[in-house]
Amino acid sequence: MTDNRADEQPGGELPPFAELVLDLVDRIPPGRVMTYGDVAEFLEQGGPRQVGRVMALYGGAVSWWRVVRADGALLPGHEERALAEYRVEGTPLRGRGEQRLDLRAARWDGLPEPLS
DNA sequence: ATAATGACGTCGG
DNA sequence: TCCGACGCCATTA
Repeated sequence: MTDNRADEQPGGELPPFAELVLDLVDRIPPGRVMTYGDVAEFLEQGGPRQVGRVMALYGGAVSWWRVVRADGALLPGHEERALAEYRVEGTPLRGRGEQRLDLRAARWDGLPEPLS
């Protein structure tokens, strides 16, 4: 068959970079977050914007709220939804009403944490 | 092949 | 603290 597929279905074949990003995002522990730049840096590939593109296209299949901006701002248009997730997971928040993420505490380096 | 896009990051004011 | 401009690079048209 020729590659006449105009629509790519989630769960099917994704672009290589997208697969790497989604796989990493899927292993971010609850209560922790990674910035777009962190993801790209950890993968040693692409950059923050490329990660952003992947999340925009396929982010719905993973815990998208665990990937955040470097300034700790919540995802515009999904603040309420993300905030609800953060409260459930106990993600460190900051700001007068906890409307912003506390990256100092919530940032995950991509390495497994030491078992207590 | 080139041009445009994008859930970003950094820096200067 | 907030705002604007520029750079970044995989993917898409």
